[in-house]
Amino acid sequence: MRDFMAITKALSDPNRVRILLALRNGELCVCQITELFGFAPSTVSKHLSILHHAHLILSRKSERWVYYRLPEKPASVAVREALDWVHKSLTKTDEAKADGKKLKKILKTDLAVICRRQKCC
Amino acid sequence: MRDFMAITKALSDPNRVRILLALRNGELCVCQITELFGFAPSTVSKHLSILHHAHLILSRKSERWVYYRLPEKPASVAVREALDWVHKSLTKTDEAKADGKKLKKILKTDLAVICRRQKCC
DNA sequence: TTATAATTTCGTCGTTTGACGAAATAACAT
DNA sequence: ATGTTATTTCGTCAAACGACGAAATTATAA
Repeated sequence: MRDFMAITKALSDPNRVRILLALRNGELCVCQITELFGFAPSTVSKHLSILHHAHLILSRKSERWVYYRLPEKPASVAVREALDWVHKSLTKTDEAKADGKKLKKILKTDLAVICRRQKCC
Repeated sequence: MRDFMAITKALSDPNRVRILLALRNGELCVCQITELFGFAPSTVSKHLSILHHAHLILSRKSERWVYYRLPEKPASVAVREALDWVHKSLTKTDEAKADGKKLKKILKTDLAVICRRQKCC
């Protein structure tokens, strides 16, 4: 029950759901997600930590960046079914499409450039 | 997305999840659920309205009571999958079993008696 | 070693949530 | 019709949440 509620709480915020959708085409680093959402890095980091705590995403550190991804082998059946449910229900929505479109542009830009951009404005 | 978030918000409270589990063996009226939880009737009513708004439960009025039940024919695939996910994940948990046990006792008691009980204390 | 840079943690602030009791509503019983 | 009763709605309050910026952390680069 505890684990299950960690999942439902994680899914109860639309921005966290957007993160799960954004990750469906591969891992992203924190600054790429930050760029996608236009939130403060600390806000995005908090969302990621909640998703991570629910085992809905995994992370790895490489060079200067931390990458988050969907688990290729989910921690539990509940997690796997939650992720399937989210993606099946929302992949075709306008929100997911809009984010996907914006994400494509972000992925074309160099990581270092994106990160630097977030300091100034 | 809007409909989906209504579902995830509804599922993000453990007491609302408990209601969905309690309903898996058939419909219950508000005062039976109130009795099960020990909350104020107004609190239970609010939880039910949130679940209902997300189309996770249906209601019918009969005699003096309002009964809530799981939809035999869910309003959407997302709703059906959410309910399947909840029940599959939690039916065997201690919490669900404890509630189920308490519910059996409640179901043996006359409805009118249960309702009256909630006024005095 | 020191500086730089990406991410996380912490404290704050306004909003939302979940609890309650009181009052309103709606339906049945008299 | 009137009173009773089950449920809902409303207003309040404390706790949790989601946003932010500042400061701490961690790892790479010089």
